[in-house]
Amino acid sequence: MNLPELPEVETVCEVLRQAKFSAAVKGVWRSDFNLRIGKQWRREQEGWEQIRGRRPQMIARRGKYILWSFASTTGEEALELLLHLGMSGQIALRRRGQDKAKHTHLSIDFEDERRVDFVDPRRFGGLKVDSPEGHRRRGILKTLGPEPLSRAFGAKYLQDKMCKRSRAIRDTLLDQRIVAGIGNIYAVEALFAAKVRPQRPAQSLSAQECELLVKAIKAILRRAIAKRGTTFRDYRDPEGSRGDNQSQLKVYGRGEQPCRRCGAELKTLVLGGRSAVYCPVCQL
DNA sequence: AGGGATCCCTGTACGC
DNA sequence: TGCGTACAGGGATCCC
Repeated sequence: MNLPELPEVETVCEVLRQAKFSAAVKGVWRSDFNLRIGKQWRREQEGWEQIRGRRPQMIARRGKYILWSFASTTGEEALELLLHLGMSGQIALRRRGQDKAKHTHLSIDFEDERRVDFVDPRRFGGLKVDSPEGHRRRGILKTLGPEPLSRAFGAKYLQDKMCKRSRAIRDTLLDQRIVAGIGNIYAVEALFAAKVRPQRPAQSLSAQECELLVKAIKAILRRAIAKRGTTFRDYRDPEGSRGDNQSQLKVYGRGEQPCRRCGAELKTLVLGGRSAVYCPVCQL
């Protein structure tokens, strides 16, 4: 279990940026395994050869997706590598010739002897190459909701989205069409901070609760980014370093333990097949 | 359009 | 020790 959410993906991007890749791509290797299946990813099998000879440029994040652009040296349109870490995906910085870890699915060799590997045991991750325009116009990215740290994600927006929904608030926070980048860890942590129970129907939240929840989400994500992500079990950044945010977790993974705010026993419940932990006293 | 179920996949934990 | 099994969980897709 790796559980990369927005702060972890942002940290991965930041480490890749700091690594300052600029040498051209010498070669690309792709495993024979399918990663994420679906219409949106169908063209994934193609395009890897087109990366060869190109120079790596900007690295961006959108929700839990990583976007890495590769410029042509002969004037063609830029190509963009779209990458999702899924449940168990990791990026690893290596040197050319270094052994590939088990479950490596993509390996990019650069002219400066460095190599970037994508490793994903469970294969819930996804890889695709397309033009930047293609990624934004055709599927995947265009269905994503606003970035939770952007101004577009405010109390009014959340309230507007929640007021017609009967689903549990925790599940709506996991819906990437509503807001992009939140997973189970930060959803339950934000709900604890906002004092809202995860099973509450989304439409039952008051305007004040929506405001508290938005503020909690932003604060929790910002802190987690500053701490370079949460290493609950396996998460590592591309250099193999752990995150430091796990000490900040108040409820995730703490079911049946005492609430850090009031001492009551935290409860675990299962919503839509995914566990949610909350404090029956602090959260209404 | 919203919501629920289903499927994808392997490492880990646990019972016997 | 080794084997079988339940479980975890993001997101695409399908169906109502």
